[in-house]
Amino acid sequence: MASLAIDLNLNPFSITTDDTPVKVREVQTGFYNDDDDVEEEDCSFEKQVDHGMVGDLSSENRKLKEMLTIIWDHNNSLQTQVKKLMKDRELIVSNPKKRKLDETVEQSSWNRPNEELPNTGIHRVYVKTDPSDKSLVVKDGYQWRKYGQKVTRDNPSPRAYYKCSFAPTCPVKKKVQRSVDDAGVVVATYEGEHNHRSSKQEATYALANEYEIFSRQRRSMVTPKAFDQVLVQQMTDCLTKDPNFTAQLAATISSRILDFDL
DNA sequence: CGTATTTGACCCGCGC
DNA sequence: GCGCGGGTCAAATACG
Repeated sequence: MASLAIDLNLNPFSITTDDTPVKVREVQTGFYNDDDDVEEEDCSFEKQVDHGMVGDLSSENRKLKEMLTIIWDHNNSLQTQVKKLMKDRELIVSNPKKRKLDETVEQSSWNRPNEELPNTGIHRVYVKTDPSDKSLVVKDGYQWRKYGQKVTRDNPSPRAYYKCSFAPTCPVKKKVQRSVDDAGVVVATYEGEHNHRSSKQEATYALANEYEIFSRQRRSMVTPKAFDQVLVQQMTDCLTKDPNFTAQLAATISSRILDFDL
C-alpha cells in the first residue's frame, strides 16, 4: 500500500543532540488513530518546553510560551480536522450512493497510484486538475525550471519539460502533459532521484536546527532576546502564514480518503 | 534589474 | 542519406 510523506511537521522538535536529520513524518494508510503515538510525542514536546522554560520566566519567556501555545493550538485544531475528515470519510464509505468525486477537487487531492517503470528510475504520477487550466503545473514540493515545451504527435496537448531548479547538482527531470484519455488528468513523468530535500523538508530541517541552537542557548542561559523573537516569529510564520498549509493538509487528507476507495 | 518562462532553432536517434 | 519526432538549448520576452 502506498504511503504518503507529508511535511506537516506536527512535532518539529523531535531531534537529538547529534546531527541526525529530523525525521519527516510519513503517514501510512492508517493515518491518525486515536491512540497512535502522535499525542505521546506531543506530550513529550510539552514536557520539553515546560522543562526548559518554566522556572524563572521573564516577560520574553512568557511571550515565547504564549506563542508556542498558539502553535500548539493550531496543531490540535488540525488534528481535530483530521479526525473529523476521517469520520466524514467513514460516512461516505458506509453510504456509497452519496459519494461522488468533487469536481472542484484540488489537483493534489486526486492521485492515482504512482506507476513505477521497473529498472528505469522513471515513475509517473497522475494528477487530477481543472481541464480548463492550461498551466501544466504539478505541485510536488520541489522547485522546477521549465526549459521547453513541445506538441507531440500522439497527444494534442503540449508536453512541458522541467529540470529540478537545483540542476546541474540534481539531475532530476520531469515531463508534464495532459492525458490523451482525460483532459482533466495531468501525467507527470519523473526521471531520476532528487539528491536533496524538497523545499518543505528543507524548511522543516532548518526550523529543527534553529530549535536545536535555541535549546542549547537556553541550556547555557545565554539566549539573546533578539534570537528568541526571531525564532518564535519563524516558528509561528511556518504554521500560520503559509497560505498553502491548511489547503495542503485538506488536500492530502482527501487524497488519502480517495486512495482508500481506488 | 534579476529571474522565470516562452518559443523557434538545433541536435540526435531511429526507421526507411 | 533523409525525414521525422522527441528532447534540449538559448535568445527574446514577460513579470515581479
